[in-house]
Amino acid sequence: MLDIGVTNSNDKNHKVKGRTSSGPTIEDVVARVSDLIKQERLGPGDRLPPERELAKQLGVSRPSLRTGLRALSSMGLLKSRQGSGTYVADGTPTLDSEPLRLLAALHGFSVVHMFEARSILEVGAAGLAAEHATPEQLATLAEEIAEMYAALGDPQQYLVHDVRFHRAVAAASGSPMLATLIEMVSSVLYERRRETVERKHDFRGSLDLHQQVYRAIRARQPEEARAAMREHLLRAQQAFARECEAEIPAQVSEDSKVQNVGV
Amino acid sequence: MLDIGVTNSNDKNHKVKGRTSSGPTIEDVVARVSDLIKQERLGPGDRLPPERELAKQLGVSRPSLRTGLRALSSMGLLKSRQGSGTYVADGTPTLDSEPLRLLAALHGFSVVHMFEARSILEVGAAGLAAEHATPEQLATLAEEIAEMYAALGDPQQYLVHDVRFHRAVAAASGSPMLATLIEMVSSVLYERRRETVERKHDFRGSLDLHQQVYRAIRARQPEEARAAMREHLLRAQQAFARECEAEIPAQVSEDSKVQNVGV
DNA sequence: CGACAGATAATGGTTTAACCGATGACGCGA
DNA sequence: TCGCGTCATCGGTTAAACCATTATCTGTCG
Repeated sequence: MLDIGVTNSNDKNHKVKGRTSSGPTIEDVVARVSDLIKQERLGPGDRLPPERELAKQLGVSRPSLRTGLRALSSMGLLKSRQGSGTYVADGTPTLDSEPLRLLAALHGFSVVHMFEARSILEVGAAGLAAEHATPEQLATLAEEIAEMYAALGDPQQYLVHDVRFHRAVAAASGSPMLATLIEMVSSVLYERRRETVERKHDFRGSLDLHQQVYRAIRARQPEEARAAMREHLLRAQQAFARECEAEIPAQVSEDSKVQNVGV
Repeated sequence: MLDIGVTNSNDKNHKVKGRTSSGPTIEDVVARVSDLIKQERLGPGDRLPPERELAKQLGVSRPSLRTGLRALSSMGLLKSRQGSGTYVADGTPTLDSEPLRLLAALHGFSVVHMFEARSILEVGAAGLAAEHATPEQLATLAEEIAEMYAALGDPQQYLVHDVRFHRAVAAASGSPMLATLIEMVSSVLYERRRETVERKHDFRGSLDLHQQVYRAIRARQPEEARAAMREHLLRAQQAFARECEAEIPAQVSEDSKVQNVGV
């Protein structure tokens, strides 16, 4: 069992919020659990104390504690399993991309902007991958390429391995933070791509460029890897734009985008 | 007042949410409020109905509703003001960077990785800014440069305008999503920089490179802007690394911080 | 008639208490 | 020894109530 350092102030009953800064009680919970993570008293996969106990230790009510934990869960940092417990998220470092998705919807980020951001991130990742990729990571890249060949006739399946290839490039960059960001942006874009992918893509051309990216990474040629990735994403964006245009005539009123000025 | 489309199922008492997935009630709340945003029935600055009323409309209890709203707040998408109401976040599109900060702490992202990610993002932003910056944005950039000159003797103040300059470059890129990502990454890094900035920086050299970035953007020279930004961030990273190395020997007992969790 | 101040209502913030459903371990029996 | 059922544990949800802050209304005074 994990015992939080400070047993809280249950020495007395006085719930005196004096100024234990308990103004925002729930923010308090988030902050203190966060501290536990920052101090490495909690690591990926660790189990938190039961809610009732943790609530006592932190000196807050269970609903307040729950709200705080739920906030952390919605960030993708905790996972709760009823009847079992609450655990720190393990596995690949990932943030829930729903917030970014909502922010995009709220401010009307255009697909072009998302492709721009994705391109910048992934081109950078390709360059780093060419410098840092391990043999295992190279093997993973090769495998996904092979799977893509095998799935040339199955758009949905092809897209699956397409996504995995890009994810593998991100991982091969050796920069987990970069991989996290790419995952978030791609996830937002993916939702929109999935809808249009049924139509015929230029799969062969797409696959060729994937191959070029892979070869450049394997050959430790950062600039070539970046160029190939840039070219690939540029074409993907153009293909997406064509598909949308071909489809948009039905989707008129763009007036809804009035608010997209954002920034 | 905003009336949610589906007045819910209060026709009967049966709390049956049909398949509105009566399972995770709170996820339901998040999903349905998210939908309101996606459907543009809610825009930046809009006020949500009072909690008690919204809870009735959605057919959930107030605590559940609150937990859902709190989750959205912790993402940085809603803002609650006691006595007033709950509002959709307005202003510059921003996500709370605390989640990223925690993820970094949890998986031990190194500062090097963060600088890598930041460099990739900001170099890309500088390139886009050179292509898209508006006259107003150029003016903002020039102002921040001027403020930095004025603050050469005041490290804290200098850093403020340094940050603002980079933020302005991100805004000038014309890609709000890119700006959002940069803000998140920078925010995580900033926390660590603030601590070491007191020591003497090579402000003049830093300022010169900022100038180069600005001039390249104004001259519509994307490649030059990228190169200058890359060089600037590279030096900043090196300077940071030097400071850390020079300082680490002194950082002994961190154990004193264990107990001060009292917040 | 207008401006200020206090009262009042509305709203988010928090807690207590209770019940439900899922999970998993323990022990009993075959 | 293995399998199954029971039961304690744990998260999930709700209801009701109270507190603190804010906004608004109202009445009085200048």
